[in-house]
Amino acid sequence: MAEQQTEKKAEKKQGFVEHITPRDEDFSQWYTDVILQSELVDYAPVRGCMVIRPYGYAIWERIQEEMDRRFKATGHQNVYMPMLIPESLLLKEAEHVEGFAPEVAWVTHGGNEQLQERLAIRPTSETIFCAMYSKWVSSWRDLPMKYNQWCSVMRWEKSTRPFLRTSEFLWQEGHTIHATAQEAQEETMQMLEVYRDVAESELAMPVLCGRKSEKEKFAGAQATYSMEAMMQDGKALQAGTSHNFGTNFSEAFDIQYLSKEGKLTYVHETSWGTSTRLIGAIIMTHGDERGLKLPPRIAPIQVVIVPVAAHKGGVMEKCEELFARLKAQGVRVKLDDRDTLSPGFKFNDWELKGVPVRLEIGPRDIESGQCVLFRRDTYEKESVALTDLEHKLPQLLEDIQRNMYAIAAKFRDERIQTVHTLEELKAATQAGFAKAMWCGDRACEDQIKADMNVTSRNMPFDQSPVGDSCVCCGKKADKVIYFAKAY
RNA sequence: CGGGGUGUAGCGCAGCCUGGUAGCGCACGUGCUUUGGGAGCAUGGGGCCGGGGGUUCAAAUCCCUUCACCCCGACCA
Repeated sequence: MAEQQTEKKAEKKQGFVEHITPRDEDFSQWYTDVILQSELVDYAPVRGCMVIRPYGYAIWERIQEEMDRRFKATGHQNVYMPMLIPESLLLKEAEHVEGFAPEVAWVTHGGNEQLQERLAIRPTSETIFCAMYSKWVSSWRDLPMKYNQWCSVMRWEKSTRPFLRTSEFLWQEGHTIHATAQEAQEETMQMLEVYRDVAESELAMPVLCGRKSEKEKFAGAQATYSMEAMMQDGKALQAGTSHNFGTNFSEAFDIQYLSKEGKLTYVHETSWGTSTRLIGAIIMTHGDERGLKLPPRIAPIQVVIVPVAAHKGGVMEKCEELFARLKAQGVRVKLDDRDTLSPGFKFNDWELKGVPVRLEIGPRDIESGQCVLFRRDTYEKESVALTDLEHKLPQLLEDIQRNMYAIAAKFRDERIQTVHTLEELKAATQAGFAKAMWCGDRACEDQIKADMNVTSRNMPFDQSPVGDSCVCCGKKADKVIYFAKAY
């Protein structure tokens, strides 16, 4: 049996150059193989940058649709800010500058002339939003202002991985200002909840939401909240963040309004962001030996129709008919009518690209009024009467979506261990997350980072204690916190 | 920023040690036969050997230099 498999593998390699490194052998190489071969991205002729190819971009567009719909539903509007930020503006909030300075790219020349003042290519747009808000706000009647922008930002990273960390990346950044601290806090929580909802119900990716430690919070924030997902190698990926700035920025940028009582008052500000990193998260949450595995709700193609013996009478006609029927029903469907490829090749190709359902149909099926449905998540095949398709397919897609979430949740839950000592913490974070008590002292986080390259992820909202002493120093502790190796 | 590796056809590589003017597989074009898990045969097109400099009668090959990218570690969506 083992011998047969080896032979088969060798055959495959010979017959078809491309192959994927086994996921459990080398996760990192597997990831690179999958994203390149499934044509999501390619390396660009610019250091640290990636080209997002049509199939990858289509996934991003699906994420955008789901996010944007929810932003609008919660009363936000989209805007666009310039990509260049004057140096003087960037320098206004001290902590913020300190955090971002090492990775800012600068424009120093316009044509042949040196600029009077350097311009930063935005690493994030807090400062420019603040500059505009200070212009636009004068009365309590102007508040809140809840804006979002879809754009790219640039951070001069030293080492990069497509989707996970690139010099330029696409994201969305929401920036809002409010009259009261309470409103700002509600906004911060609401947007984290939007992110959680997209991650869990659309991406089928379970996340842990909570508050970041002082050490890990955003540069310039009063409080940062995040959602953290577990990848299949047990490492954590920060999949989205939501920040409450309090009045840190409004004081630095002088964003004030006249209150009902006629008093000059600083606004309370929030910001929140998610990026194309989410695509990396989908790949590393669901992918398997055959490549990508996309949840139906986010898949650009939900069903691919593969004709068998396409040259034979009636086959293509039937395929086109089914294509039209499914499309009319609102299914994202593709008909693979490429004429030089065998069905077997197409099967592998679409599995690599993670399409949730494959519909096979050939002369034999047509004769019996059936087709074969193959589901990407379980590899199961099922014969379905053509008259039942409209009824069966939506159910099947829903079922796949649910199953993918359940599998990811089970995987994650089995790899979260409650720990009480540093030894246990170290062992737990070899394969997953550690849930521990923490005294709140920065020194403990630093020590854990130094000793085992593990960082605190966040403090969950459910703070039911799992002990009473700090996992590191042993002193009295009242904070529940997750630790993990992180991307 | 440290350590390692790679640049030769669209992709994956061989050739380099021992210099003699470039080859294999896949992909691509055409024709015929095929089509229920990566099709077969025939035929055809495609390469300033990453850039610059040097040694030599002669450089993909030897020497110097430069650039780019990838992987692993320290900093970050």
